[in-house]
Amino acid sequence: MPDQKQIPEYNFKKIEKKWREKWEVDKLYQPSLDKAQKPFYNLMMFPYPSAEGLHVGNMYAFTGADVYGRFKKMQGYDVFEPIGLDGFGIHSENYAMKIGEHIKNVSKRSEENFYRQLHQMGNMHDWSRTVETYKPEYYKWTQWLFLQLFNKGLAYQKEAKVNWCPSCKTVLSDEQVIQGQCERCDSQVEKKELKQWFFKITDYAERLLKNLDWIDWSEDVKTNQRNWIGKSEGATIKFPISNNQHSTKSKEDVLILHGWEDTANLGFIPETKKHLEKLGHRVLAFEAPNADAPVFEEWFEFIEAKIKENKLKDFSIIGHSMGGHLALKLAEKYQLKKLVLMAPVGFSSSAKYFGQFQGEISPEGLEVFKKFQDRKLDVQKVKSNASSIQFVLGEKDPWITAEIRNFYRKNFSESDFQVLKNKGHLSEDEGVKKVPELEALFGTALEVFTTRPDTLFGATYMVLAPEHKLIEQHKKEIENWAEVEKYVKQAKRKSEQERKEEEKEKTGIEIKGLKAINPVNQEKIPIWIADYVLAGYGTGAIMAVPAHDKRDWEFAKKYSLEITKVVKEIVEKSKSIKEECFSGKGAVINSEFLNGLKTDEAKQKIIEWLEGKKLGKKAIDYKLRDWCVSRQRYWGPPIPIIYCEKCGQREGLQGAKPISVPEKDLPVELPEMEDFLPEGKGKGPLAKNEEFVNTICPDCGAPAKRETDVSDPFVDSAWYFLRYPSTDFDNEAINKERSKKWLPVDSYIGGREHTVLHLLYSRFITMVLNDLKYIEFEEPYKRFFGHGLITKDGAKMSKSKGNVINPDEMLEKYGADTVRLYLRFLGDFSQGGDWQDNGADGMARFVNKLWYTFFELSGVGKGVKKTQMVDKTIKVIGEDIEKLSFNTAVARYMEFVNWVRENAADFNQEQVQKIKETLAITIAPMAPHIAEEFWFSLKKKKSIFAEKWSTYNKDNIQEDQFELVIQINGKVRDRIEVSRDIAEEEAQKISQETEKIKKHLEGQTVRKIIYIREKLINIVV
RNA sequence: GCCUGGGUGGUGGAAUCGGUAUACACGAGGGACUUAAAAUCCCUUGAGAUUUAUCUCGUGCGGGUUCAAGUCCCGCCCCAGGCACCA
Repeated sequence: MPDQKQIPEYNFKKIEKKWREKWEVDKLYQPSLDKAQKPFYNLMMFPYPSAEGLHVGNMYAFTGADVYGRFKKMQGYDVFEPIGLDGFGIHSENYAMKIGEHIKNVSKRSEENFYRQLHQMGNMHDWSRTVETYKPEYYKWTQWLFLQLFNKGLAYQKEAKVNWCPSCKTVLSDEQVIQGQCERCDSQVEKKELKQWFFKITDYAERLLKNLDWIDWSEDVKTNQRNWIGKSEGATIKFPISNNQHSTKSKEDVLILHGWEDTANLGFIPETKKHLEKLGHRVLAFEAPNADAPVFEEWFEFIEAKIKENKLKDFSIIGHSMGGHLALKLAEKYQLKKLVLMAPVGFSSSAKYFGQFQGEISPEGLEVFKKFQDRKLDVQKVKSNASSIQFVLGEKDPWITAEIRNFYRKNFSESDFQVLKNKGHLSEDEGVKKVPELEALFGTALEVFTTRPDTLFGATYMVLAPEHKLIEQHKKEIENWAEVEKYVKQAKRKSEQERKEEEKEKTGIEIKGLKAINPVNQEKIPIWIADYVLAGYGTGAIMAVPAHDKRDWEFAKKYSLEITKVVKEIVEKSKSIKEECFSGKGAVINSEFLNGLKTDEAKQKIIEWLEGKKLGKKAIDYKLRDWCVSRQRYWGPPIPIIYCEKCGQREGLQGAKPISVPEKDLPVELPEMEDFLPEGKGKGPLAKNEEFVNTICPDCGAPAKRETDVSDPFVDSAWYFLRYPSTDFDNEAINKERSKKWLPVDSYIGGREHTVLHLLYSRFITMVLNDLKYIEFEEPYKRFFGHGLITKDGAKMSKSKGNVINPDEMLEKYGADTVRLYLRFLGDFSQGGDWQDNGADGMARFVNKLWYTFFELSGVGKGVKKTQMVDKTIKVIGEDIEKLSFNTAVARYMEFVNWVRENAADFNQEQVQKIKETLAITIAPMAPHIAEEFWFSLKKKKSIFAEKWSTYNKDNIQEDQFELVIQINGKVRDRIEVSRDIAEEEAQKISQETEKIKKHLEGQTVRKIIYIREKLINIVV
C-alpha cells in the first residue's frame, strides 16, 4: 500500500466546483440541436419557483432524471436536458402579496436563487436554452397558442357557474378544486356566475382516452387519466310527463312552413297546429306569398319578417317539402335547436336530379323548382346547433329520390329518420291529416341518461337535480310549489356552503301534480327532486332504479318508494331486494320482452327498441369538462383578445365582438402596474389600467377594449417542452425541423401529483397543434415516469412541522455527489423514500471510503482469478438505471466496492486499470463530479461523459461452478458446489449422497425428484 | 364507497418466470488501533430452542392451489395517494 499521505484528501467543494466550471466552458451539455446524430430528449417537469427556493423533493426528482440523462449520454446519445421556470401564477403572486413586494422583483430574485441551486446539483442542463413562462419572449407564444385555439373554435366564452376562490380572488378549473377547496390556498371554493374563457378539451375526450391504449406509460397513470375522463356508455331515454290538468304549459314556439302549391290550411297543418296548441305550445302557420310559383328569397324574407314581428326566439320549425328546405336554411341562420322535416326536398342541383321530373311537371314549373332548390347548405353548422333534427319521410315519396335520400343519409344519422309505411309525399292529396309521431316530439318529456337501460322496467321514480329547468317551467302545475321552492333554494345554497359538514344522508322532495310515464310499460311514476342528482352530469335527471342502483336504493328506502327487481343474480342471494340492493350483472326478469336475456343483451335490445320508437338512443357521456382558462389576476399572460362594439353591431351581435390580436402585435405585454392586487369583483387587476384596456379594433379601427383576464398557468406548462428546442427562434413558436428531430419527448420524469392535470392538458394541446399541422405527432411523451415523494422520518415534510430538509444545507454539508447518491439510495424512485439524517451520514462515509479505495489501489498483486464481478457490475448497474431502479444500482455499486476492497492487495496492474475505469464509469451518472475526478486521474483526455458506457464480457459473467440447493419436501437441507453444465441425472445422484441429505433420507422413500437447472433440486419423500 | 399503490428484521429497503426470504445500507452490540476520543478497520445482529453439528417458526390476518408461495387464487384487516352521490 502506498503511503496514505500521498493520497489527496476528498475535498468535494473543490472538486465539484472545478468540474462544473470545466463542463460549462466545454459546453459539454449543449448538444447541437441541428446536427445531433442520436437525439435524446430527457425532460423533467420544470419547477414553479417558490419563496423558499428548491425543495429537497425537487432535487430528488431532478437529480433522478439527470442520472438517466447522463446514462443515455454515456450510451452515445446526444442528450438534450433543458430546464426552466414555471414562474407565472397565483402561487408566486400570493407570496409577493404576503410579503408586500412587487411580483416582478420577487420573480427576479427567485430566478437567481433557483438557477443557483439548480447549478449546484450538478445536473447536465443545457443552460443556453432555458424557458421562463413570465418572459415576453415566451408568453408571446402562449398567447399565439391561445389564438390558434380561438381561431379553430376551441377557445370560447360562456357564462358559467365557476369555481371561485374568495382568497385568491379568481376562478379555478374543476381540476384545481380539491375536495371543495382551492388547490393552492385551501380556502373553501364558492360558485359564481361569470363569463369565462374555456378550451374545448371535451372535443378531444375520446382521443385522449383512446391513445391511452397504446402510449407507453405506467398503468396507474393511465388509469388515473381514464378515470378523470370518465367515459360511460349507455342511453338517453325520454319519459313523457303528464299532469293532473291533462295539459302542459311548456312554452315552445313552433313555426309550421308549408310547401309548393300548398297552404297553411290544408293537410296535416291544421291538425298538427291544434294538437300542439293543446299541448301548450304557441304555433304559427303562415301563408307564404305566391305559393304557386315560389321564389326562395321572397319566402325567406317573408318568414324573417314574421319572425321579427312575433318576436320568435329559440323556436322550432316543422317544414313540409319546400318548406323543409326553407326550414334548414332558417336553422342555419338562426341556430335553431329543433327541426322536423316532413318530406323535405333536397339540396341537389345536379341535372340528373331534375331530369327525373321531365314530363311530370311543366318546363316553367321545373324552372321554379330548380331555382328554389339550388342552394348550398352548411350541414355541419345546422347539426352542431340543433339538438334534435327529425326527418319524417313517406316510404313511397316520388320526390325523395335515391340521390336525395343518399344526401340525407350521408349527412345525418340513422336515428334521425322516421319512415312512414305506404305513404308518399305526405301532402293533402294523400289525406295526411295526422302525424302521430309529431306528438311525441313536441310533448313534454323528461330526458335522462343511464348506463343501465336494461333496467328500464325497474324504474319506479324519477329524480331531478334541484337546478333542473323543468321545475321552473312547470311551476304552475306543481301543487306543492312552496315546499318545492324551499327545497330547491336550500339545496342550491348547500352546494355553495359547507357540503363537507353534511351527512351523506340523502334528502329530497316529491313534485306533486306531475308524473312521468315509463315509456316501456306506460306506468305513471312519481317525480322527485333531490340533490344527490347532479345538474352538471348527463341531463341533470335520472330514472331511479332502486333495485339495482345503490343510491336510488337508499333513497327509496328512506322515502318508502317502490322497489321492483328486474335483474336476477346468477348465484342467488339469501337477502331479498328489500334488504340489499344488487347492482351487478345477471338475467333480466319482470321485463316483458326482455325477460330471460342477460343484462348486456338486454341493453342492446332495449336501445334498439327505444330508437325505433324515437324514445331514446345510445349515448356516451364523459365526466371531463371543458377547461376554464381565464383568471382574474395580474401575474399571467394577458388573453390576446380585443372587444369591438362597432364590429359587434355591424354583425348584429348582442354585444361587442371578440377579435383576436393580430400575430404581428404579439405579445400583448403585461403592463407595469404598481398596484397589481385583485379586487375580487370578478374582474382582473388589468381592468384598472385604462391605458392597457383602451385600444383600437384591429379590424375596423374603431375604439375598442382589451380582454383583462390572463390565462391559467397550466396553459404555460401545457406546451413548454415544445418550446425548449426552439428557443433561438423568435419568429415562430415551434420550429418544424427542430421538433421533428427532438420531439416527442423521449423520457419525461415528474411528480405523480401531475398525472391528471398537467399531463392531460399537455396531451390535449399537443393534439390540437398536431391537427393544425404545427407538429407531426399527437402524443407528447414517449415515456412518462412518475416518481414518489420524499418524507422525513415517515412524515410529509412541511414548514409547520419544521421537518423540511433544505437542499442548500445538505449540499454545503455533504456535497452534491453524496446527496445525489443518498437520494438515489433512499428507496424505489417510483415510491419515494424516507430521508433519515444518519442515512446521509452513512452515504458520506461510503463516498469517503470509495475515494480512498480508488486511490489506494496499487496493482502490485499477482492478479485475481475471478473477475466476473467487474463485468457483472457493469451489466446490472446498466440494467438498473435503464429501469430507473436507482436504489438497487447504488447497492450493486457498494457490493462492487466491497469486493474491490476485499481483493485490493491481489490485483495486478492490468486489473487495477480496468477496475478503476469501472469504478468511475458505473458511478458517473449518479455521482458525476467524483467520477470525472477519478477519470482524469487515469490520464484520460476526454470527459467521462463523452465516453461510452463500458461493455461487459458476457462469457465472463457466468461462473463455471454454481451452488446447487438441495431441498427435501421444499425445505433447504444442503448446498453443494457443482459444475455449471452438470447433467440432471448426475445432479440427482450426487445430491442424495451428501452427509446431511443421507441423514435426512434415512428410513424415507424417495417419491419424486424435481430439478431446476442451475438452481435447485427438490427431493419429495 | 370506488380506483391505484403498498404492508418483509430495531430502521430505510432487496428479492425477473412461483425455486436459497431479509441483498445493500442505517442502527445496535462486541473487538482492534489510540494515553483517550473521533475517524478507520474487523466480527455479530429475524425470533425461539439447543448437545453450537443442528432443529422449529417466520414476508399484515385466515383459507386454498403446488414438490415448492413474499410472489398465484379466494375471503378479510390496516396504511398512503387519488376520486367521491358521475346515474
